[in-house]
Amino acid sequence: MLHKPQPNQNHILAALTPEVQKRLYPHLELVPMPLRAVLYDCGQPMHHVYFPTNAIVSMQYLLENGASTAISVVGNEGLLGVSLYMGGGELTSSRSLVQSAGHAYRLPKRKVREEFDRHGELLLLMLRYTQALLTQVSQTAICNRNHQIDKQLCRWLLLSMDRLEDNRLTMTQEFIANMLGVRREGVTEAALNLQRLGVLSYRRGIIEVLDRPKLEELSCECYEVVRKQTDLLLDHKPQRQVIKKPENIATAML
Amino acid sequence: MLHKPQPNQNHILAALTPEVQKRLYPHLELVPMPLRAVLYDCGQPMHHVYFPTNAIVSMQYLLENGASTAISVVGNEGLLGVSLYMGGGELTSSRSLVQSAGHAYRLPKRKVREEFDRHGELLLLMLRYTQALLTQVSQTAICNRNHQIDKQLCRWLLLSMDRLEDNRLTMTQEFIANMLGVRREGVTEAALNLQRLGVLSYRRGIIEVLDRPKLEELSCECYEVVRKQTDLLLDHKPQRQVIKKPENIATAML
DNA sequence: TGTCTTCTGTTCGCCAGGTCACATAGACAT
DNA sequence: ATGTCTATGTGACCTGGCGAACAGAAGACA
Repeated sequence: MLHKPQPNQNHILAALTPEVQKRLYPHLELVPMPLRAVLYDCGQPMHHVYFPTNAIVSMQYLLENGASTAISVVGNEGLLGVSLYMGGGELTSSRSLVQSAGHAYRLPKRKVREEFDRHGELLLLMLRYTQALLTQVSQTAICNRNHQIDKQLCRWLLLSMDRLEDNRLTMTQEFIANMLGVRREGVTEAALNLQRLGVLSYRRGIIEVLDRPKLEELSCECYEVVRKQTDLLLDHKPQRQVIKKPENIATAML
Repeated sequence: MLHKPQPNQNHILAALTPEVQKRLYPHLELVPMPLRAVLYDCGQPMHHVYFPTNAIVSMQYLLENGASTAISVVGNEGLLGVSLYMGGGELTSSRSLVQSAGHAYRLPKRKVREEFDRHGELLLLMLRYTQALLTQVSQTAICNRNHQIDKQLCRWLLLSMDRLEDNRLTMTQEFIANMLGVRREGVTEAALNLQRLGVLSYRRGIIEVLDRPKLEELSCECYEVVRKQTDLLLDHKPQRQVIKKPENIATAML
């Protein structure tokens, strides 16, 4: 990171008109997001909405027996703290965990509510994003039921890649296993296959994607569904109806 | 059904002030919801938001191979057609299928947007419900990953029961299997166990719940989590902060 | 009454992914 | 070099749920 992160790296903030930016930016606070930091934990009060610039955050649900599964991945296309403006009070029932270090800008809940009451651009963007989030969570639900570990690993890697500048991810197999809610050995096996196919190189927590098209091919359909839907919803045009959908945002980001 | 269904049977409509009701009710259209009717299908345009009075609707996601899984259950506590006000355009990526016959009132999208722009009570209620829906879908995702068929069957029956007046459900095992995204035989086996334990009686598509406390006990935690969160969010009080949570809404409904 | 259809019960083999236990191999500090 | 982590690779074994195929039972209907 050579330069200080800018709010505009976050797509939602960037989509605001200069006028609204001028009003909001003075209230944004830049916060570092170190690996494995916990933004919100279950049952804890939330005080800010976070807009990641280059960090990636996972939302996890936990079970009584301690098992956990990630239900969504959030990067610079989105935000965290949905229930602060949806009216769900300030308690969250999920845990938000930094999965790839970076920064985020955050806005205190008071300001978020002011914007909500103003009923302006930011609210529309936030709601649109929430809709995309709902799609991602739904697709994760059906993916969990129907697809095998190796496909899901591909989905996960792709979702993460799309939210990074380079093609290098820093996460151990153990960590991925926790995110997917599967055994670590299962990830090991799937990752080995991907290495044999020349798609990845994996060494002690550092994954390098060598053949992205192949990775997409090996992934389950869920990745594509989520990406297309997200692109469609977050192609921040002035009004509700979006006609064309951009095909290659994901690859263009590399 | 002896009397004509009333809008107030739907909790969201009922929570509106008389003033707003007066404005909206003339535009509500009562529609019958026969078993297995499809309200929206994937990729189809949506024209109304539906407020069920006594019908139960399932939202399903489909896969390329034809498999499907229900990601949520909606009854008189909620509404269908979220993306009409969240700004996702008019296309839905899920299918909404009537799971228990009844009626619903529906509001044309034009009116929904008027209400949205008005930024009034209805919007707040709709957003609050959307938050509850997100919780339900998230919990379903983790449930799909971690819990066994028999527990999930209990969860499903309870979620459905809470949205009905009596303790009798009309659905075949085949149908339930489709909803849960599992084999029919798996449901047969789980249902047999429940019958042996005296929790259910099951005869050709008609399920009678005989011992509800036991059913709750045998269910996975997911039911409780969703119910509590839903009660909390939809306990339609004037403002955002809700302190106490009502414990027995579900059973009181019987 | 008998026939047809739909729903439920049962069985058997198979496999992905779970648990458990342990072996190796980078990374790093002393 | 040596020891100590931590991350990855491997194996043996078990189980829940899948696929397929079929038998019986309850309604529907002529």
